[in-house]
Amino acid sequence: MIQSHYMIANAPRRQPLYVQIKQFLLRRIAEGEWLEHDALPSEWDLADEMSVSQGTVRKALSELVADGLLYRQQGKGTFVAPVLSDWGNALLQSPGVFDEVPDRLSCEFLAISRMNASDDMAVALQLRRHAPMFRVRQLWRGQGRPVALDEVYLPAERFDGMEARWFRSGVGVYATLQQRFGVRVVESREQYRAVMLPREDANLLGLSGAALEEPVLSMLRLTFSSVGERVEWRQRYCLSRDLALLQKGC
Amino acid sequence: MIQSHYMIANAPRRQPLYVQIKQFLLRRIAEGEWLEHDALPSEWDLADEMSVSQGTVRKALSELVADGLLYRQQGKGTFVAPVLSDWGNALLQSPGVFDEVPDRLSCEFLAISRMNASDDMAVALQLRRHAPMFRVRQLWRGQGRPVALDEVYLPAERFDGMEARWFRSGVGVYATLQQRFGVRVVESREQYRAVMLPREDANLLGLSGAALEEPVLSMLRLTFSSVGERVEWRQRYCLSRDLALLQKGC
DNA sequence: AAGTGGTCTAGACCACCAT
DNA sequence: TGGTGGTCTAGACCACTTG
Repeated sequence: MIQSHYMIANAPRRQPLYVQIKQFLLRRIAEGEWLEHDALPSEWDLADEMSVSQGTVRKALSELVADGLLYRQQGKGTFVAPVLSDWGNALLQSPGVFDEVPDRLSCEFLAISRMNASDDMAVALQLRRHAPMFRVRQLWRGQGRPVALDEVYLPAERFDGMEARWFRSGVGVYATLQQRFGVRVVESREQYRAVMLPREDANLLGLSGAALEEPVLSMLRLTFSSVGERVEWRQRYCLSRDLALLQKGC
Repeated sequence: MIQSHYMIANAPRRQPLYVQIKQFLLRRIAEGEWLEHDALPSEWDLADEMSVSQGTVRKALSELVADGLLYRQQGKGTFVAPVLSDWGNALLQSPGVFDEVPDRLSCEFLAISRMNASDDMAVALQLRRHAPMFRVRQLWRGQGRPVALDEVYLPAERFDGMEARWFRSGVGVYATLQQRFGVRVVESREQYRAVMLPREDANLLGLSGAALEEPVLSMLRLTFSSVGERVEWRQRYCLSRDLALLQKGC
């Protein structure tokens, strides 16, 4: 099933076996062969199936675990991880308190529309200038009060057939991309700034009067899929009067 | 040299061999046995020295590489990585442009003073209330213009004997901790907010007049050493009119 | 050619989980 | 008791770097 690195003479450029296995499993996961929390075959079964040793399968699985696509439970098996939430590993906490468990956030879908990519957007997503995009807007609430506003931009041609009703359930954009297009989000780059909000956005976040003078945290996110495709450009505004956005770094 | 997991019967709780090796190497690195960019002994030499197999050494080394303490070059060897800069993996870019190579920042030492830990600080650093602290202030410049201001808080008892002149060279706090105390910084948690600057800090960042009304990005960082000790609480203010702070996430 | 990291195998045993 | 992940070994060979 899998081509060995060592049986091929003078091959121009071969990936290591475990990388081939990783990509093979990635494809099977993306195609929905196993759903969230489903168990994969055991390391030994996969090894037999692909005619490689258990150690090689294990190395491939370990990388997928590190990428957040799988998780393991000793004595039980290896399972497909649930999709990343729209907040990834970030969460909202009280400023200065690092071990606080945050409130659950609810997601309210606002609208979807079509527009053209800005220049920065097109460059970052590796699209042509003014490429057609979907714009999804959603509002996040903690304990009922607005805490963040998202403007999510997705390449319209890549995600052709997108429908507003897919977002009404409030599960978030990443869950929808997984369900409808088999795209798994795994990585992102984020830029942070402090800005004053444009009037119309401020209204959506429930700001008025003196609160309009309040600065908000601006997050700009470029998102990659499990196969390295650039899939999303997201502008998020977070109210940061009472909340701070936590990121774990290294 | 290293105790095997498997030769000990009824041991209450043994770490895997590779974890013991990792900690053993960690200690030798911290003690300065090898300096930055020095080569470690080869995997086979380390394996012989510790009477384990090459694969086991390799696993330990791989984790240290993942932690950022070592780096490898195929065909050459395994080397001690340079200490983390005070910016870690973060960097400043133009807003909306993700593949820009940033300017080098210069670090200007401002002052060191003694004070007592705030409540939040003491909790986060696992110190007693009002524990004595050092406060180091430094200013970062890009192309000569101020871009960020740091207030670094370090436990005074842990870092007894700290001297102002250690910081004058502008190499940063993490390089100084490594050089003077053998402490290697490896991990952090960061909270981001948007705030208006207090007047005095604003002056240090070169803000005046209308610019005082400008919001700045506030980063609050809790830092861990390579042995899991909590070593630093840092408040950083970044001007974010022309620059955004980039973080790679997952 | 010699030395180093990088990959792979076959086989062994341990620790945990379900039954 | 049997299946699963987790660790470890000894030996082999590949790919890259240096002399």
